[in-house]
Amino acid sequence: MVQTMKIGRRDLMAVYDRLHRAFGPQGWWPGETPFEVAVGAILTQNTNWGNVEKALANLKGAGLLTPRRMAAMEPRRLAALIRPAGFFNLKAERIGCFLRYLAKRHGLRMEGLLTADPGRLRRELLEVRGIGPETADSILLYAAGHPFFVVDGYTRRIFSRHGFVDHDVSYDHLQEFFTRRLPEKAALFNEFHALIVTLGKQFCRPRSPRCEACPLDPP
DNA sequence: GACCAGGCACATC
DNA sequence: GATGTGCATGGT
Repeated sequence: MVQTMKIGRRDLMAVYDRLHRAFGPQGWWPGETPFEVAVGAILTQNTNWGNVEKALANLKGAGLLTPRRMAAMEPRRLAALIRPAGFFNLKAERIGCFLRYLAKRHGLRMEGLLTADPGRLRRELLEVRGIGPETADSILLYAAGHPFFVVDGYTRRIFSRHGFVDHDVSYDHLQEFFTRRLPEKAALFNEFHALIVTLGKQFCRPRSPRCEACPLDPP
């Protein structure tokens, strides 16, 4: 049994409204194509987005940010290009796994992935080595536009510190916490998650016992 | 120099 | 099932 405070739909929408008023529309994901979103989702695993941008710029600058060209690359070359994103050997391997899935299941075309059945696509993505629930849901929501709420470290930290959920709540339970209380709209899930990340970066540091001057606290 | 960042897989108990 | 560890760069 997951311990969650009694917070209803209106309360959670009120949280969203406060964040939206505080930070404005976020316009995520910061990527130009669905493929860039998918690659970025892997590159940003436990990594500062600024470093991911450097890696993506390397790929773009070399004209290599396409499924075919990346699938044809030597893993060593790919790793060198994404080096600024950290964990570069690991991530080169994970991108390779995703590309092999894309080739096998969708003919190496993102159009195929984007038109696949959402539930089945999620199950398949989770079978890809190196794609966990957050990465899968990021691809589903931000590349394909399907209403899957993306849960990340900030989400868990912020909502547990405010007493809405346990600090060690599982990914699936925390995702359910949101999906049970929100209208199933991709645009809302998109903006809410982005706002949570923005809030976390600015107000919810790991070491501080609670958020300082948090926009979610009463004024 | 320590801390942190939009995770995930795997080993061990 | 819970807990610990490796993976790595770059900004603050």
